[in-house]
Amino acid sequence: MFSLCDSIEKYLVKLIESSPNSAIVIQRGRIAQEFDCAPSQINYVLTTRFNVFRGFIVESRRGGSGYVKIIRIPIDRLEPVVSYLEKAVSGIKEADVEGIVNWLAREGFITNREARLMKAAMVTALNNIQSSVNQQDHSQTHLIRSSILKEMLMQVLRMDFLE
Amino acid sequence: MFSLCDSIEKYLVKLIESSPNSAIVIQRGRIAQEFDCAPSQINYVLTTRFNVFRGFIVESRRGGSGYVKIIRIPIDRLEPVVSYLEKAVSGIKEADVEGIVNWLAREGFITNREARLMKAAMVTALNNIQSSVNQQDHSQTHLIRSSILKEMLMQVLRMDFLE
DNA sequence: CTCGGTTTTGACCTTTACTGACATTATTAT
DNA sequence: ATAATAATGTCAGTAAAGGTCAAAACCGAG
Repeated sequence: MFSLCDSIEKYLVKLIESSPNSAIVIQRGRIAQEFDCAPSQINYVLTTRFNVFRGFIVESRRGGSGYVKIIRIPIDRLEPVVSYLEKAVSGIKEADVEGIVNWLAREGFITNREARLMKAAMVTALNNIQSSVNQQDHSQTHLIRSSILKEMLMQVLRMDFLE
Repeated sequence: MFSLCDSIEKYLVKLIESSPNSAIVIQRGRIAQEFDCAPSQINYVLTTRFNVFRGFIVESRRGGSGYVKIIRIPIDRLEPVVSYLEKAVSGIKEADVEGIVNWLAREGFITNREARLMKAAMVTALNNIQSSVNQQDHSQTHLIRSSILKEMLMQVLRMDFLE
């Protein structure tokens, strides 16, 4: 049958489809009320159904007059990046970073400036930390590097249509 | 969707933009009246939206014929910012990063795309790490964050010469 | 029936916005 | 001088969002 989850997903998809710019702004609380469920249920729907892998981006703000914004990304041209993200990103070594970033630049996903910025964050900056703080623990640096790479790639995904 | 805060910010920004010297003088009370809110609300807007990290300076005077002056800081070189970072290494908070980066974008030192990339590395990515690894030790995250910021800024500086 | 995955909920947390009482400072009239 | 008046500043408290996480409930395949 149809789960609550599915209904909420359908409802939101319909809203997005009938929106001119493929983006909607909702209030978590109000949707939860409409479907008579826990507010956190909405978060569940968002993380399982409206994530990047399914072609959506979610932005939000807390506090008074907070909101949740759902944006649909046209994913066609970005397939390679997405499929790369889907694979485990946790095993990225320093040497890999250069390769990936250069590839992005070659393919025209990012500019040369952007490529240099990305390398500054993932290579130079992390090397500084490495040598000044903990010579030993390379594994943590790997983790941080992967996280940065992943988030930057996601950002590249978004940028293609965000202006 | 739009908070009072946002409206006041927009209003003031518009005023500043249409001012020849990028500075305006207002009266707290009058603005509060116009927006029908508590005067202290204006102070809230000033501290959250018009602080140094966002590229503004606020001066004021109390008493009879008191005023509030908002000045947009012109930056023509990045060196001061970088050298500030050298000193304040571990004191850079997440919100500060966002402020600085937005400021740089506004001033045209970096593009909006570049700003988003930088924030992805310094905010989103590091937050992921923080929550998944060591909830306690924020100090190390601060260190990494400022190292990344510094290296990225230096990169921006260099790029002014290259290409 | 049982096991593994998916949904759903609820308790608790963090962030943001906003207000009001009270404090401080400057000007002006007496 | 002094008191009245007219500004802004501060801070703590409240309200109004959304976020997180673990545990319970559900559900389908074997």
